Amino acid sequence: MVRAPCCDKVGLKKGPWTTQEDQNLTAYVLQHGHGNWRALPKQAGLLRCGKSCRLRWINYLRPDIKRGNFSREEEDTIIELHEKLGNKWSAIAASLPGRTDNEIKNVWHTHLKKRLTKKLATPDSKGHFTAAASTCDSDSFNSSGKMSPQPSSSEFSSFTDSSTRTMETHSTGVKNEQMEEYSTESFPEIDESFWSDALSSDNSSMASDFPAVADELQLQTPELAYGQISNMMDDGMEFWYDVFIRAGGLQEL
DNA sequence: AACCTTGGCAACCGCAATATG
DNA sequence: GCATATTGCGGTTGCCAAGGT
Repeated sequence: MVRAPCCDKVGLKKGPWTTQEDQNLTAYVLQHGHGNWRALPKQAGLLRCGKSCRLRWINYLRPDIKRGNFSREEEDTIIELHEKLGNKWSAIAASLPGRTDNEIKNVWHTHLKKRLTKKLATPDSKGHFTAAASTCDSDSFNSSGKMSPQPSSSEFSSFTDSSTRTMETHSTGVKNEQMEEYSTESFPEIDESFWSDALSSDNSSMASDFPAVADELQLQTPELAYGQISNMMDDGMEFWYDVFIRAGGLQEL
């Protein structure tokens, strides 16, 4: 079966998503759902192919996305499942709520396989090499065919926090210095039910805040207000949203 | 300071699976 | 049952920031 890739259409945009596009897509999906990804871009006023929209939503804009560093437990789960399942990233992601297959794949390639490679290079007290390392034998080579370099021991405990970079691309007005004044321990973690409650229930006080937020921001719909706020939903930004809601509105912006 | 290399991540591409008419 | 459309998945690429020389 042969058909042209959906993104071959002339005039369709590719590359990084802008804040405005994110808002449009978020607002549209929240309001109408995503019955048909193919038709969605046109209806949402986006110059993107449906595939691109779907990917953006699933990997970045979904409210239940859990951002930020992977915990040691999550890493161990990935390693364990990868041993059992191989490169079945979606299956692995199913066991890690809030994590996407793409994210897990990236973490595997950038961190975990190195960790296993190091394990392979480190014999146990009896001089044996660990079995876990066998799972990454073929993966020890990167796409250009070169052996991946051995990481330093500290490399595994500090994953890069992508929030800083992403945050700077969004005009939330929140300064990094301000971010550093808070730690996530100071605020309760926002779990999945928080978002599902906030976005799905008419009775939810969270959801009922969005019209007021939209009004304050002079946005047309509560969904656009959500879109605006969702830009703050990068890793480490969840608590800002919480602050925002607890403060009772937009005074903090 | 300028240039080069590396690492991390978002996004794209192509194929397979599934749904629909 | 077949053709086509759509969705899902995994591999790969390209950009950018950070670190090294």
